[in-house]
Amino acid sequence: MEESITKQKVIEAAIALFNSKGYNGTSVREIAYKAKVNISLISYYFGGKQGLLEDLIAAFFEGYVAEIESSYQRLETISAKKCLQEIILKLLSYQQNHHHLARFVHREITLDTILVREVMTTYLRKEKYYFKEILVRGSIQNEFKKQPVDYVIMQLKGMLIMPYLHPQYLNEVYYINAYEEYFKERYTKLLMDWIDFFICRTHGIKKQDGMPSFFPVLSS
Amino acid sequence: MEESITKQKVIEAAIALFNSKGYNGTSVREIAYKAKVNISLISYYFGGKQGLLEDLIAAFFEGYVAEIESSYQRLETISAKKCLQEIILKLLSYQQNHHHLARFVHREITLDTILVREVMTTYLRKEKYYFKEILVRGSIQNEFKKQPVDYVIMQLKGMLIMPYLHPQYLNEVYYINAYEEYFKERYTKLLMDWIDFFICRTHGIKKQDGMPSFFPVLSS
Amino acid sequence: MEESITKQKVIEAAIALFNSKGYNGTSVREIAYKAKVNISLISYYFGGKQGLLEDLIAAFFEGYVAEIESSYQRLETISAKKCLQEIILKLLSYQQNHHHLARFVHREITLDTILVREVMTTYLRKEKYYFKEILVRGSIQNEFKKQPVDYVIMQLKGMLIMPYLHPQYLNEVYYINAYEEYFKERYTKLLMDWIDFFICRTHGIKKQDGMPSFFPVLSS
Amino acid sequence: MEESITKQKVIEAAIALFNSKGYNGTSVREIAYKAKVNISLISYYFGGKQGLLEDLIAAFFEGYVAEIESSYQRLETISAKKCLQEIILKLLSYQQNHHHLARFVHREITLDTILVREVMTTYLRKEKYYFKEILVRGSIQNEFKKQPVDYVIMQLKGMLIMPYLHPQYLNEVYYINAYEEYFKERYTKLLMDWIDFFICRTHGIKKQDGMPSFFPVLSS
DNA sequence: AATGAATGAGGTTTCATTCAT
DNA sequence: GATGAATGAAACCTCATTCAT
Repeated sequence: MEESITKQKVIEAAIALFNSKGYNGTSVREIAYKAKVNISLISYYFGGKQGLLEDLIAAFFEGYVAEIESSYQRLETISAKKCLQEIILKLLSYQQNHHHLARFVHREITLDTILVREVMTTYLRKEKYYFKEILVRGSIQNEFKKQPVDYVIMQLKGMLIMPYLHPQYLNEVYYINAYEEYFKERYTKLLMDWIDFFICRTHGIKKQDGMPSFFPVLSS
Repeated sequence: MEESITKQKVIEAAIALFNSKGYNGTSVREIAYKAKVNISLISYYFGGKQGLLEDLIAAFFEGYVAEIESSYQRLETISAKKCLQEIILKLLSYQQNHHHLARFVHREITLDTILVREVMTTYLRKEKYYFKEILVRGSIQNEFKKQPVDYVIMQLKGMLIMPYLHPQYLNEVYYINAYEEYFKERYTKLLMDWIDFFICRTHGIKKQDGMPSFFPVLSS
Repeated sequence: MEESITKQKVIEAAIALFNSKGYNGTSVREIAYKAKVNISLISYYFGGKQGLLEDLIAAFFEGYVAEIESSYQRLETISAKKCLQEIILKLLSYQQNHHHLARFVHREITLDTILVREVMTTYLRKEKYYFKEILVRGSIQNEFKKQPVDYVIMQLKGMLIMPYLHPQYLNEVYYINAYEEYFKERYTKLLMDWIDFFICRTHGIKKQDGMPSFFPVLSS
Repeated sequence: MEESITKQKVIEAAIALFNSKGYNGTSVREIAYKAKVNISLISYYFGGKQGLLEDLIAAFFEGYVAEIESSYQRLETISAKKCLQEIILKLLSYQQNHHHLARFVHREITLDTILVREVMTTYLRKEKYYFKEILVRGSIQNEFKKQPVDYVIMQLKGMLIMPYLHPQYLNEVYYINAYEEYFKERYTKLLMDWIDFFICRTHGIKKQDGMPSFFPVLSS
């Protein structure tokens, strides 16, 4: 995807504009203008606006799933909990590093499109599969509580997406910048605690460990 | 908003189309065609496509906030927990009853628009205010754990929005129909348990109550 | 086809331009400019440039076949020769009256297109059928010589089309204006003689009738 | 014209595409793609698309007129009829051998273009001149009937062009393949008979020669 | 209140050509 | 001689809106 400089300029401009105005709200003219590039090149390089969209979405999910897989492969050698923690960390970082792309992709995934359906079956079913395998493994090994796996994954997914789909909401209403390192740390902790409390069997111990590990004081 | 039949037909067609194709992906021609109404009337009644959008979003949030307020007013007479539970129930029902509108609005709220900013300051800040008051009240009255209120609300918001913004994801990947009564019941329970576990101080008791109230068995 | 004035203006402009520059050599902008009409109307009325093309071609052949059929229906009451003569007269007049349209249609029919194939099967097969019926009838009734019908029709078709497809050639090389009444008369005679000499059995008589009826003198 | 291989490949691809889609319906991109050649080369070799067109048309008519001239030069030594027969044979063969080019050229000649006008005055006037000389010579020598020469040539031209301009019509409606050797033979015979019947004074004899030379039986 | 013809701006894409390599 | 990235013009079409009726 990082072939020519011009192509890269188009991609960056497109991500920025799609991020803030949406795919349908952005014209190729704007993209070309922002990228300081001839309009024709968008069709020339990507086979049209739709092709550009598909490239971006595919690129996002390729990287996204790759993060999961890189940890999943170690499931044999590490504990299920450790594996899950690692994946969550990686996915938060991945989205943090591609937050413009992430917001736009998560939003676009919300439409009823052929493309969206393909993404569902190509990437998101795969993601669910990996999560499920890890949870079941943890369950068998008595690491995790026995719970309806699908609902747990669904909840986790919601938490993973939320800050990168609604950054403006966070910013405008909670004065939280979802792209700051500080936020990521704190949010990561939230999810780690979620694992301890909701997923693991041994969370009770941790809790009696004096203080709950997160949100110890009333803030803001 | 329920003035003439024609106007109502336009509104319904617009919601359906905005829901599946997004605001920018829908043309007034399509709306008029679906509503079996003359195109000009959209400009005539709503002052253009943008006006129609604003009407719909405003209507959604008026109703949304009204649900919150109707329970919030009873905060003096009922416990904070009860109040919170009520609001969650009402908001889930409200979105269930207006799920087409809900999905579209939640998606649109994701863009960087003047309109979105106005919605943030007009409705969502208000929503946050009510939630905060309830949580603080519960905290003072020792019903609730001491926690960073904003993060709690943020998490709650994510859970409230999720199924109504991503119904197709749920359907395609988890084979869950977010609009079925059965789902709502189960999801409500999840949130009720979330209150017990995460918000309330007394959740421990409940847990020792033999069985955890939700997710008792490993399902597919 | 003669609905609104505006539509009619577009049709006339299109015929004139398609006639001289060909379909692909004409832009909708030119048509709109020539018709003094907003460009959008071409899509609005005809569903695009292709739709306009189809309308024109269909209109031409509807009228064309109608001329044939109006005479063919009288085949029971008149002789085959008379019927054939009538049809030729009508078709020459029809093309004369729509010569701009005719040239363009005959040229376009020359391309390898789905549309062209449809025209072949819809109209031209029908035309051939009528001609064949007439020729066979004349043959049975001993009016016409026994000849391979298809080749005869093919030859007739060539003669019918020629002057309306190549008017500029006639004009530039032979200084003949194919659209003048004088030309039509003379050309009609040529075809009438062709019937007498090639089609009918009794042509011999006519020829010995002193002078050959056509081409009596050496002209330039 | 047969300089480099690349150039030749372009020419062949162009002829094939112009033949089926017309000049204006074909893009240089398609030509280059079909010829498996870099797009730029079309401008490089032919000075643009228009230059390619002119090359092709000129090449066709150079060869076309050359065929006529090669026989015309023998007019002193052979009879007018023989000369005419020879030319017709050669022209049918020439078009048969270049039928893709022929169809496209005959079609393009139908437009109102500067190029077309030049072709008219450069080649087609010359063609007419030769035909006329032959016919007049035959007339003076009492071989041919006295007839309006121009109309005779016009008719002959129509017959020469017809099968190579409308092959698809012949194919689709008459199930005749204009490019088969069988068709050419039969069509040649038709034209030879046309010479006997229409042009020559002695045709009567031939006819009483027992059988009419062509189309002796009623076929399908 | 409702219609539908008409508009002008702007959408995406394709075109033939050029230019540096 | 050959390449392919890049260009600007122009292609067709769709858009939301207006206006006379």
